[in-house]
Amino acid sequence: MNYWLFKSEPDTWSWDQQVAKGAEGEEWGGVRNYQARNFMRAMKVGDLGFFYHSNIGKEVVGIVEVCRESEPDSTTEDPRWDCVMIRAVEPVKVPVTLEDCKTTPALKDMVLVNNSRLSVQPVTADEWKTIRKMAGL
DNA sequence: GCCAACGTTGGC
DNA sequence: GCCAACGTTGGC
Repeated sequence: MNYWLFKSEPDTWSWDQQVAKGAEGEEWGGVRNYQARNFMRAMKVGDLGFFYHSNIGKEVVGIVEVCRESEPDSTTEDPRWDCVMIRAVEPVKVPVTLEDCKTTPALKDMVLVNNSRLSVQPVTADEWKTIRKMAGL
């Protein structure tokens, strides 16, 4: 089991929209970054991730689950790009902000803190536990 | 809205 | 294969 973090601008694709998709889930398409793509290729069905709102909020707002492994991204003809499908699992009780992550010593090595531009990131088991707790879950 | 950081592109 | 130019992202 691996853990991940999915970043989205709520103006483009928000947690509420993700929740509205229900168990069916939604293709995490449109990613045009090799590192992010490679992480998605490494994902397995059942892997869990945080859903993070960039720009507006700058906080973790929910938990998602990978429900289909990587396949060609339907938003492009370019065969280089693949993506997974994710579904909403549960919302957080307390949003965990970027500021919170920066000021929590256990999270100082998080990719989110050090490379905020990467849109799909790995999260360690320890970071996962820490953030879950901070989120009131 | 600005700008720093980063990734990608393309000319050589 | 290097590197300058450019575009995009995202925090502030």
